[in-house]
Amino acid sequence: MSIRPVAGAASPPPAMTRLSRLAALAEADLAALRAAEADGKVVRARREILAEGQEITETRLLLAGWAARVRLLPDGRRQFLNFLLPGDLVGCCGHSRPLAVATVTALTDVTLATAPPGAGSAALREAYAVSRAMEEAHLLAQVVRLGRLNAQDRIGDLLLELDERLRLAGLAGPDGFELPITQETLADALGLTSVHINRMLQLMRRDGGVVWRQGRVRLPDPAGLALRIGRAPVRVTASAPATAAAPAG
Amino acid sequence: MSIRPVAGAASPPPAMTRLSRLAALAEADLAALRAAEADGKVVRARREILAEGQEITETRLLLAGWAARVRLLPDGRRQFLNFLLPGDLVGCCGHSRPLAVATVTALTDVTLATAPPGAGSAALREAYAVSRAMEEAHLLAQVVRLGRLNAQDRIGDLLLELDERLRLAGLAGPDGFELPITQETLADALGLTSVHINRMLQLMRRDGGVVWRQGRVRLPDPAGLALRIGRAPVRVTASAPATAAAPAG
DNA sequence: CGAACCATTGAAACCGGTCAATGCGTGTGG
DNA sequence: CCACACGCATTGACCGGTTTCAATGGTTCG
Repeated sequence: MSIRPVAGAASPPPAMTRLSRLAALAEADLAALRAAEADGKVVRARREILAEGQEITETRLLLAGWAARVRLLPDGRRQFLNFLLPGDLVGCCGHSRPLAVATVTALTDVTLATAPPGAGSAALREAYAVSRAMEEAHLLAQVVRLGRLNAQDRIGDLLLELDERLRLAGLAGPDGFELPITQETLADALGLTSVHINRMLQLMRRDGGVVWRQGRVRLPDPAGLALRIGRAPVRVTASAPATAAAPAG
Repeated sequence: MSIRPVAGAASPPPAMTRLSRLAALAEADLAALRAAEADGKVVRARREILAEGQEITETRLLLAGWAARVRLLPDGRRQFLNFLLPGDLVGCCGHSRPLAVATVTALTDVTLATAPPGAGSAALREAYAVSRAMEEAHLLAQVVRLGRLNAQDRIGDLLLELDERLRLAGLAGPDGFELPITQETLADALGLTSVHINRMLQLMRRDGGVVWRQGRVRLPDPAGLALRIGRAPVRVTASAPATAAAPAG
């Protein structure tokens, strides 16, 4: 007897999980999302999804895998601006003839689909708008990380953010989450070097603050970590709490 | 002999200058902006304009003065997230019941007015959307500054951004622009200490890269500086170039 | 079995932070 | 008119977090 189906279609896919938590979607919206889900296109790891300066023709929805916005400096240095996780939107703008303000690259193999147009559905538009606001809030958090936190706190803060975001998409739980990125990628996201990331991770592992093995991360005491750093969960609307706390944990 | 009128009503106010460069506004839009211009309310320097977590009830337009979004850490450290200049929007969101994701404080005495509602005018909505997109682009630039640039390049890059943005509002020209902030504020924006800002500014003044006297800044060679750092002007739409380059400079 | 990629380690150098003091201009009240 | 406080810029000495450079190991995969 399988309490949870092993592979089947039981729990909704991450993107649907996330978006339906951002706004009260109607059945038509869910149907549109299911259609998108069936229409995913794969981009291989390390490939470009969108190039800086390029005109954006459609909003896309990230169905699976990790991507990131990135800027390259003339001397080859690299800065990841933010991570894009399943359920996140790529190229969602409010104005006409938008240009990509940063390159988007696939960190892992990634599945993308055209996002169902918001034109027909106020709820879908609301979900997209909330998603955009959350992305902005995460950017602000990134600024604080880079500007005012030391290496260990940067790592902790980012892991907390990823935990929070992946939970919203149903991809993280009490047993942690998949973190399919290298230490060098983490370094380029946190404005550090991979050497230093490595050393600080060892310390954090020793202290028991972080468990990261075989591409999977678990934070034994998220609340304590958040308190120490001074991080509050992202909140962009007064309507629904929009958080996906562990059910009665 | 005054080539430019000294005090009068000749050149349009900064906010109108900026917004009318972001989209093709109709006469009705300009009238609405003029009305807003006449309805400004003053917030004194160091006062809070908006508190983090507070529900946003209306979008406001910054008519005069400098403000900034800021985050405070539990230990008292401070990080300015971005500067808000005349013509910028405060609390512009796309979703329902938005919450402020960061505190907004006045850096100088500031004049604010309720932004004319976009409901009636597609052009006004477009201008607001473009403004939002530019703000996001500036946030990305801030992430790169803090993550990958050293102190001198951070200062240079930020001054270039301010120059570009103030030009758009008609507040900067070949003779530079007003920079009504202290070195400590600059430090809290750039993730540095005021002591280090002071030392680096002295070096940059000696090298001739920056002239900053009595609250006024001039960059003798913006293009060269931009090239060295690897900064490109912000571009968010394929429609109008939206830049306010010096006329045939 | 070698190539490629990633994690790990060590030693030395450097950038920026910290602490503390001094200077300097301005406004203000005695 | 002067004394003083206040905010801000400036300076010096020292400390420490992070980078840099370079090398070693481990694992996977063709």
